[in-house]
Amino acid sequence: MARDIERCFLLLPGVGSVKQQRLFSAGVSSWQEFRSEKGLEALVPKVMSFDKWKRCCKLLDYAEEKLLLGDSSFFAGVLPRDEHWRLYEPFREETIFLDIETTGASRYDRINMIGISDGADVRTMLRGFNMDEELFLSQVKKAKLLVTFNGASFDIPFLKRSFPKAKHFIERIPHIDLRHLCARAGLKGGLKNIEREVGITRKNRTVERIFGGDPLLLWRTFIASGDDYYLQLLIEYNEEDTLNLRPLLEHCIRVLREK
DNA sequence: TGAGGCGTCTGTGGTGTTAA
DNA sequence: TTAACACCACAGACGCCTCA
Repeated sequence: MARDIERCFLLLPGVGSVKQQRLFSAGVSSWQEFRSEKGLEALVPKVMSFDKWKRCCKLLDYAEEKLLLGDSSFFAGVLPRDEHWRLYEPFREETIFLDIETTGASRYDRINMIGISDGADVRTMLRGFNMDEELFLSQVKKAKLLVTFNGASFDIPFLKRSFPKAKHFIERIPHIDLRHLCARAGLKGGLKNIEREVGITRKNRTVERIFGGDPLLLWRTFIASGDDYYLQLLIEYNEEDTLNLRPLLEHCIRVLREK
């Protein structure tokens, strides 16, 4: 069974959604089939010329080599952004899930907290404690795939501004923005609502009950009081946010596979 | 609770390119 | 030369977040 990425032809030049659909209709549904005798007969000359088919075959060879070498940055350049979810399967072990909390949404605001998860454990960085550009950079350098919720608009631009050294590396890593992937999977209405809809539960309800789900208020209370209890609550809140990204991504992928 | 700033995605229509 | 399709630009919608 071909992997998600090997069932996508949109990385090929001159192939869009219409032509891809024609390939599927012709019974060509994987890179392997595309390059086989079956692919040649189905495609040439009705869908593309022989020369173009040969060029596409070479590109698929190259893409396969990149998969074997574990080079995800190649796909960041050739694969449409809304198809980056197909890279989760081959790069699952090197995927990182990111969530940040900030002092505001403007360019002058700062990051208070960063949650970085491999899907199983979370590492939390706190401003004034352990938030460090080199530490963040070391995490990003290891990643082959980034997953956020609304990160394309919010988290990623913030991180690139805050950590200029990491900017270049972030740009090379394929990025899945769950906000838009959820929309394609028929899920809308913000992260917390979507979590409820999908059946993802939160263990710690204290933040919602006492602070209305407001991490900034929690941060300020901690700064004003110096009480570690509030800091611990905030860390747990961010950890749950970050950890819930993985089941949400896997839910969306299941839905998209069935489409 | 609504407003505002931010940046991206989606849908749409026009234009350019490719293949027959 | 023509038809089909990819690609690009633009506008509107949207969710993130904090602030008042």
